[in-house]
This record gives sequence, structure tokens and C-alpha cells, in this order.
Amino acid sequence: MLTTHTAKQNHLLAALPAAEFDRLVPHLELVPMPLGEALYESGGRLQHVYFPTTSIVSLLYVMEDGASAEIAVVGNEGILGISLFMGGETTPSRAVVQSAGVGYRLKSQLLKQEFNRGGEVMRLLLRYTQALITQMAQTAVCNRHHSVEQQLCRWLLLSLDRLSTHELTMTQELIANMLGVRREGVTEAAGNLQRAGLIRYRRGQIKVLDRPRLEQAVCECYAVVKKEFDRLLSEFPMADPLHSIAQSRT
Amino acid sequence: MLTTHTAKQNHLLAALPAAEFDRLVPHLELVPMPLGEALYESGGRLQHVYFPTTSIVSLLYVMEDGASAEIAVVGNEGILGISLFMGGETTPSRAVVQSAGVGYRLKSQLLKQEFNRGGEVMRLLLRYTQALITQMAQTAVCNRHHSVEQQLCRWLLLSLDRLSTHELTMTQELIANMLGVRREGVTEAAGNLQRAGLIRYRRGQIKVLDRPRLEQAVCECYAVVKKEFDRLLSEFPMADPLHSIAQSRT
DNA sequence: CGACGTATGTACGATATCGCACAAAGGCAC
DNA sequence: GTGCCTTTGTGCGATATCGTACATACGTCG
Repeated sequence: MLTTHTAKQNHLLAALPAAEFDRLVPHLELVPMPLGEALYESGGRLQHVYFPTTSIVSLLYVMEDGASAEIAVVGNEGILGISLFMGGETTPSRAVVQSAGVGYRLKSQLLKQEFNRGGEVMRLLLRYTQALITQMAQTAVCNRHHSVEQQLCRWLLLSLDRLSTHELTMTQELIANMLGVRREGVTEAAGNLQRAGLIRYRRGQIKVLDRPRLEQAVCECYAVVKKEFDRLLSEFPMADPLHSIAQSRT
Repeated sequence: MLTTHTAKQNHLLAALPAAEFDRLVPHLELVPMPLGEALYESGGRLQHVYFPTTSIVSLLYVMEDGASAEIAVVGNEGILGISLFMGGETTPSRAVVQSAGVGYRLKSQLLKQEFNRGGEVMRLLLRYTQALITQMAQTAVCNRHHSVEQQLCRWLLLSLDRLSTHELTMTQELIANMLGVRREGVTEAAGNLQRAGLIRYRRGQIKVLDRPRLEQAVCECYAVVKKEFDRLLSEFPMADPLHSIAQSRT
């Protein structure tokens, strides 16, 4: 792909006031984020924070017996490493690249300095953090009450919102790891969606054919999270070039 | 009960630097928190923040169909109303008193002012928020992977840590609402624990008889959350006058 | 083109939880 | 103490997901 990358592709960076943005830009380092790479390990120190642009990163918790569950997903709307400015330095979760791409990284120290100035940067990061909290809370609710198929829909939509495409490169096995269910469960759910004409997939590629109907099939959890991100970060409503629950039909 | 109440019974308040504490104290208002009271409604404005002392409050999300799930629990270690200083003003969840008692409340405006001074108060509140985030994340994981019985153990221990007693006033019906499972499921799990001699209960009263064994029966989620609270808020390690995973056996 | 590794499809019994229905018992009010 | 309401106990069949095993299909690489 012959794309040019700019830091503004990350919505959080793009929303910074000009002065702060200019101050940070020279220190932003474009880095590849290959599939499966662990940006942070559970309990590890954070050398950098990351601003994904064309990649998606999952926060997930891996249990003692190896089972895992996704807690939240971060893409071009956000930042990885919030525990840095929240004061804890580390978290018990891992951050794993779920969809390969690139992003920008910044030395932890620099972000912390910027946060501690206490101005718009701080307020923006805190609002983002609150949106992330909503996503985690809704993940808990969804895990409790909704079927694998509904959760798959939610997961697809949340992921698509964080890229700017209809297509995902992602095996069912990986999705199963994220959702914390069996791979066969994902196969069955995805099969249903494909038969219904909502998606089409082949070997690690998933294409959404009918997003409006996908949004009808998804549980309320998706809309709750999306609304909250839009509300809290309305300076830069999430990319959604196609269809959206929020839009009224013309 | 003939107890005297002081604001220092809330660990977060107790951990404030003397100057800040003294500034806030005159504005702290002791309020009763009766069972079932909703401190916040989903999406509602926050007039006050609350610092529970002898009460426990659940953050829970109620779905369109009426089903519910607890997202996190807040007691004398914390504060209700974090969205105030996180910048969102509201959240999609409700806050409901789960165990009756008292707490202190403070006008939102005053806490916001204090937060915006940016000193130790801010850092403390943010660290608390990170601990709360961990609790939410672990709730999501636990909902996904653990049995009702394990979750009941976790819930009991988290609740006890937030009071200073071995006893809870709580019907199985309410616990079921919190965990987002059927009441019968709680009855069965509680029955198992009682037969095993870990707890004893009768009509809305649950007494923990053997905490060490309860801590053996619980899933890892409890320890993850507890460790994180202790780590992040170590100026005031959580009340745990009896037995604890953290302690080594003598 | 063929082989091999990975991804996906399918089947089947085991298990946990659900949804519902109703029985039993505890405790409070009169 | 008696009666009544709430809480807890129990017993189903229905359902979703699990765990395991194996079959098929895709696509890349030699």
C-alpha cells in the first residue's frame, strides 16, 4: 500500500490544541505494529505510549490457565498506556496488536510532562479514559448476557469503527481468543451471519456486506459504547464514512 | 447502633493531605444511604459526589429488557462520581446502594475545584480511578470464564473488604441482580458454600465463617483486584482485620 | 501442479445455566 | 400465637456453550 502516514490520523492527536500538537510532533515516532505483537505485558513498565493510526490493539487479560478475554479495544481514536498518567504505571492486562498496521509512539516521560501541565491535553486524555471505561463496563455486561453471535457483531462493528474500511484481516481463532469463547462458536456465528448475507469471509478475511443489518443484529452494547465515545470526544466524531446508527435514514 | 461517624472512615478522604482535608471537611455532609437508593441514574447529572463509610454501592448497568449486571462496587475505600472529574459529567450506569449505611457527600463543584488544583488530590483520585478500572476489567473476565459459585465468592470477599465485618445484610435475590444471574443459581451456590462450612446464612443475612477457605474457593479475579487496590492506594491499605490472601500464614 | 500447513466446517455427548413452577420455611405485624 | 409476606429450596425440561475429534477446503510455496 502506498499510503502516507501522518500523526493526525490518530484522532486523539488530531484533537490536540495546535501548540501542544506542535510540541509533541517532533517526538512522535512512526512504528510498525505487526499482528500479534505485545505492546505491553501484564505488570510491565511502559517505556512508550502508542497512538494507533492504521492498527487495532486489544487490551486483554490472560488467566492462569491460559484462557483469555478482551477488555477493550483501541484504534485510531485512542491511546495505549493510560495507566501512565492515571498514576499506576502498570496494569494487569496485556496489549496485543489485533489488526496489523502502524501507529505513533512517544516516550512515556514526554506524555507525562504534557499531562502534568494540566491543560487541554489532560482534559482530553481523561475524557478518552472515561470513554474507555464505558467500553470496559459494557464488555462486562455483554459477556454476561449476550450470545456469541451478538458479541461477534459488536466486536466487528467496534473494530470497523477503528479502521476506515469494510474489511478485517482476522482469523476466527483470533476472534475467539478475544471474545473468550471457542473457535467453533465463532465459526458457527460467523456462518450464520454469512448465510444471512451480512458478511462474507474467507481464510482470515472478513468483509462486511450489509452494515445496517449488522447494526440491527448487534446488541445494545455497541450503541452504548459508540454514543459515549462520540459524546465524550465530539471534537472528533469517530470515522464512520458509511452507515451509522447515529444517522437517521434519509 | 451507637457509632460515631467521621469522614476519616472513608479511606480516600483519610488519605488526603491535611490541608486539603481541612478545606473539604466543613462541606462534607453525613447522609444516610438506605438499601436500594439510587445515587445516580444512567445519564443523570451529578449534584454530589459520595464517599461511603459504612455503606456499599454498586455500579450497575440495566439493559433495555430489564436485566442487569454489576460493573463495580464502591465502599469505604472509594468515591462515587468519578465521571465528574474525568470530564464526562455522566455515565451510562446507575449507582445503587447495595448495603445500607452512611456516607459523606460533597457538592460536585467543590470536588471539581479541588481536583483542578492538580495536586495530590488529583493524583489520588486518578489512582483510585485506575483501581476501579481494574475492577471493571476483572468483572468482564470473571463474567466470561467463571462459575456462579466462584463469582459469588468473589462478590462476597469484595463486599466484606469494603465493610469491616464478617456479615452482610443481603438477600440472594439482590446478589443475583448484581451478578446478573438467576436467583436460583445463587441459592444453589450459597447452599454449596454453606454445606462446606464456609458461610452461614438466614433470610437476608450472610455470615462468613471461614474466610481462608473462601479465599481458596474464589477465582483469581479477586486477588488481582485486591492487589491492585492495595498497590495503587497503599497509603491506606484496605481494611482487612482478619485474614487475607496477602498475609502469610503463621 | 502437488503437497503441506492453516483455516474453517461439522458432529456429538457433557455440562452449566436458564426459565418456570411451586413447595417449604423464616420472621414480622397484629 | 397466628397469619401473611418474603425468602429460600427444589425439580423439571429447554437451551447455549463447551470439549473433543475429525473432515474438508483454501492458498501458499516449492
